[in-house]
Amino acid sequence: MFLELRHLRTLTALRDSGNLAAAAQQLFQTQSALSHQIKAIENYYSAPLFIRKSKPLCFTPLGERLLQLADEILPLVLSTEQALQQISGASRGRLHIAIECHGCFDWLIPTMDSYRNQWPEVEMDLSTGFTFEPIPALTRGRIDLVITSDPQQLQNIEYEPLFRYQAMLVMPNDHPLAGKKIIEPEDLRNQTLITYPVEKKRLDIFNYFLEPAGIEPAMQRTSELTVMILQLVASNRGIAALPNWVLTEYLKNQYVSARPLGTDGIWSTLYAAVRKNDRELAFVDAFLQRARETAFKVLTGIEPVT
Amino acid sequence: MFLELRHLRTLTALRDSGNLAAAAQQLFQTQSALSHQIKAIENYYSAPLFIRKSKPLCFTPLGERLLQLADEILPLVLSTEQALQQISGASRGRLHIAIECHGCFDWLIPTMDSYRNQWPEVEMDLSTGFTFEPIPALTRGRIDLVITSDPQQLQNIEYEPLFRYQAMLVMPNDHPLAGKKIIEPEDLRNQTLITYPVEKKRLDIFNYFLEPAGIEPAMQRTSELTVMILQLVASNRGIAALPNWVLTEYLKNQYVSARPLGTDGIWSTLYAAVRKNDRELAFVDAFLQRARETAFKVLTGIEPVT
DNA sequence: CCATTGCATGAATTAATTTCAATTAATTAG
DNA sequence: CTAATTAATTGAAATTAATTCATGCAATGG
Repeated sequence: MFLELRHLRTLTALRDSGNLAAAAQQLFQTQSALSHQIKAIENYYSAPLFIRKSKPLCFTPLGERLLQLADEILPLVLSTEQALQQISGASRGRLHIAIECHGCFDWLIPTMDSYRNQWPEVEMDLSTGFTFEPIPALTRGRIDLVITSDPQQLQNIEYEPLFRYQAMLVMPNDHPLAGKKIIEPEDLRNQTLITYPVEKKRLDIFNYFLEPAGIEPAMQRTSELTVMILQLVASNRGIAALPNWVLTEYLKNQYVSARPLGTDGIWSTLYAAVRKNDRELAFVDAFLQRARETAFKVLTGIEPVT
Repeated sequence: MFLELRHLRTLTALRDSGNLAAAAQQLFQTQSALSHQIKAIENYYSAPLFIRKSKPLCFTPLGERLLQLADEILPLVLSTEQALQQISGASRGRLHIAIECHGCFDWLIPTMDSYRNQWPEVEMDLSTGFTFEPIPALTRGRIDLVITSDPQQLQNIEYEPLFRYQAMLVMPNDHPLAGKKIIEPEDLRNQTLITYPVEKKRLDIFNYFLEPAGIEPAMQRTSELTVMILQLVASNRGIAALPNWVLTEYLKNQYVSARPLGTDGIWSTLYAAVRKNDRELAFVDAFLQRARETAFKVLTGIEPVT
């Protein structure tokens, strides 16, 4: 009676992602945390769970047996939790959502659709946080959940990570930069950059790419809608930096091309901000799970393993 | 993905024991801890798990569903854990046990027998701690586990609770005190008290019953073996205070009679002392589980629900 | 040989759990 | 009807456990 579900979830994440660091990312924890956790299990059984220097990852019989248990148990837990949410008083609730990011519709609308299906009694609403400050509205109770990518430490507000995404440079298929191995800030010096109409400091490409190199694009124009930006790019009016999740469809159709920025790419995490008290409510928690799943699907086109 | 096995274990304990306080005792926690834990679940689902003012305890549909999950899952976990201990490196180990209490053989020998069955590779030994100080021996590594009823805070030593027991006053069936509702210290003033041959301050009946009332029994004699004490009692040579678990057999056969001491009875907890590092080893942990189970069986004659 | 990848480790921090000490609510006894 | 008693709740403090941070180490590939 030492095992907890947490341990089993860690192991399945490890199997799914092939190495500790990736598993940690999937669980929104550090690699160190998982290492400690696994060490604790191994210490308990005085035996290793997986072979360290093997590629691909290979579990010991001990690890395999635990994974087998996980596979037997976790689906049961998951389906029970979902069933419970139906019969529990939690089925009622309010979820007024505000988004700070223009591209979010791509995964948010599907999320809300599938969520509404399971939680018909939860009153949902969506507003773009462009005309008001969403976080104060969250504190005051006008809004219940804010989708944002910059968490700011604040009393009574909790930031739940949803997923990591990469800012991609989008360009016409025949653009000269499309062939380049690594895109450097200098490459944008003579380009027209199309962005959402927000202040520069809220655009990752300026914050983490152009500003540090002290470079400005030749021209900048803005557009509110992702489709419009993509049309402009496709018709050679400029290039843009967009989160990878909005691009999957367009890339699949070879509508435009996309490249990471710099050597490692520019990554950030998207968060859902909620009031601390709401965080541990089933109907809020369920929304977060949905969002993660849906985003995962959009990003990979694969059904997530849960 | 909020649930943990801990929650399910709490719920089954609650069902098994009928109220929070008893469940807490079964899990060696305070009733407050369980209350908080249950509140957390209820808060998550925004619905109660059980009806408060009902006797016998009655679960809500939510609670029932979780219990159902627990019944599906916990046996799987338990059997996996046991299977794992076989294949894990933990199967080897040393468990040199020392006891401080004379009556312990009654549950310890069966415990060791059943344990040896599952852990044939663990080298066991048992010594009575009457000729040496067991706790220093534990620290020094001569001994690996000490059974004791007085935990003393000590660096590197951890006390794991095994079970609670009650000191019972044992007397011949026709003894005048056998009919009394509540036994008071005064009742022992003219009696011969038969004890194990240890210093007074290590005998609960003196510590918690006679000393506080400033009373001494008329005579005291000692015997090393529980069977001998019981024979002496049965043949009218005196009365004795013995832990309830040694008595079940004798009481069933109407060999002697037993009564609690005072209004609430004198209760204590028996602990297993281990070195902190050893506590989280599977083969040590398994021994503790065995001991609890076996003691439970001895005390109730019932197979424990796990 | 040096950079990179993948995991481990100890100390410091943060978060979660548990206990303590009252407190409320319901029930039983007087 | 009121005092005691039983069962559970609660908030704050204390304890324990989990996580991160910052770094280290070993193996691998250019």
